[in-house]
Amino acid sequence: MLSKERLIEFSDDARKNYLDHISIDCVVFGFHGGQMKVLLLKTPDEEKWYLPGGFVLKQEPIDDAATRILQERTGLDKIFLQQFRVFGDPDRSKFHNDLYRDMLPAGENWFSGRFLSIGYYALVDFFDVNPQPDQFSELCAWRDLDDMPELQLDHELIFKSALDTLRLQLNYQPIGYNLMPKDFTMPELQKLYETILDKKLDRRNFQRRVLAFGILTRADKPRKGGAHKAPYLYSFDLENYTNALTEGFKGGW
Amino acid sequence: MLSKERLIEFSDDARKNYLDHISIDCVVFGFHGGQMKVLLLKTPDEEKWYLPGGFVLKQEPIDDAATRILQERTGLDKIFLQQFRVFGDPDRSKFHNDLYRDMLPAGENWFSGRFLSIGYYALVDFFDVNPQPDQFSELCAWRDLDDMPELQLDHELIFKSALDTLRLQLNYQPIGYNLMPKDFTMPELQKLYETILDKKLDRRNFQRRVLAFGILTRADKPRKGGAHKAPYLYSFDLENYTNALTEGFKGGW
DNA sequence: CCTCATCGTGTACAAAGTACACAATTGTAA
DNA sequence: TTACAATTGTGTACTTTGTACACGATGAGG
Repeated sequence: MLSKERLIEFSDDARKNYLDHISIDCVVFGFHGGQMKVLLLKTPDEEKWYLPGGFVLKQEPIDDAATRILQERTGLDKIFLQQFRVFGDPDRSKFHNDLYRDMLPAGENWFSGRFLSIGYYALVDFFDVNPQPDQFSELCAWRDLDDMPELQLDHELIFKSALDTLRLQLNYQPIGYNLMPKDFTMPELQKLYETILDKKLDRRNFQRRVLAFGILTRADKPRKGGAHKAPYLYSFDLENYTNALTEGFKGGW
Repeated sequence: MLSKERLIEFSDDARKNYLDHISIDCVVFGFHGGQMKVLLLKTPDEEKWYLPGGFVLKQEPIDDAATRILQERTGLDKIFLQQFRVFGDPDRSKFHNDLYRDMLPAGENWFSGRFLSIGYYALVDFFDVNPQPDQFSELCAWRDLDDMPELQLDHELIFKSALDTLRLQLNYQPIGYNLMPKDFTMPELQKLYETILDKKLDRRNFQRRVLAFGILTRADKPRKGGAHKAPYLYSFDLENYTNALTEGFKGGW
């Protein structure tokens, strides 16, 4: 939480640089070794956590803003990041609003009034990330999906909405490019899908179905060293992968 | 186009009542008898057309705002209306911006500066609609999909994006409730799907597939009067329909 | 070299998707 | 009245996709 002096400073700054009453909230899903986490922030004063977010610079495309915000929190670049919905009920408001309501008169407090929030979700490997708190928080950390704390405001809704969208997306878009090491085995990729869907999949059928997408290439040599039969290594065929990203998988009608 | 006096009046009004720098644009698809149209507006001064849009009242949920805007243009209520994306590149701006740029200094002109637009799309029966121009336009009319005029700004992009979303949506959501008369025949419903997809579908397979959704109930009596065999009449089973709307159709993984 | 867990491939069955045949119905024209 | 054209309802054969499971192959450890 900011001191009154820092708040005044921030408000003046924000008024100059940022679009008013617009915020971006990111649901950053982190994966590694069959685990799935979400990146959350916390202030020292409050018990509730909140999603990483930020504001849009006056001359900045909103996708760039989301990328920048993510970069500031995770250090990561070039990751899967997608807008999925706007949250804008009048009774919601950027939580800083409530937090700083009493410190400054509304005219001087940039956080006062109604905020719309544009929801983005991202998929990252949480081993690549060293979470960085922002200027409002003391803590930025990965939280397990089945150990979620209570969230501020409508961040619960935003989070659930992101998860639903992700699971739907899985049906007609490839994922995994920046979530897997360059080379990986089929069981490892399957684990990723199972984690997202929270559901067991058949080993053999998964393999055939994924291969049918045509976005993987198999290496000649299997990975040695495991306690059992060495599985083949695969890597993403980037051309087909990005093609599938824009085209989508399955027809329907 | 507004006169300078009306512009001043509007700007003062807007500043009091609307959220700043946020607009809503609606892609209203109109259907009837195998035709598909889009609702567009035009000013007398400009050759280019634009999508019906509007602004969000300070205490209004954004979905309500979209509903209200649609109601003002079409007179319709309770129709399928869905948010699909935010458009917010800095080089876009509500076209009124350009239109009125020179009439007032930026400080007094509410339209000055960058606008974000929230895209909604709607499906209606254009026979139910008597298009109403807004205060900026002289004309509000249905335009055929294969006779589209050039559109202002990024409205071309918004329109295309809406059409893509609609076609995708068709794979896992029921449609048609407010596009068909209360009772309708299977060929009529098929025509709707073919129009949206711009693609012929097999008569018999369409029937079986749609029936398998379980959202239709067949009436006892067929529709008489046609020049050929009388087809059965169907109507939507509203409970199953709304259920399918929230649940979605097909699994995937 | 035997055991065990795991991996790759194959196969049998079910469900869904596709293509087409045929009979039934209705208004119209001979 | 009757033959005809257009269209609808149902059925069926075929293909593709999805699901469940069996088998042999591989590699590490005892």
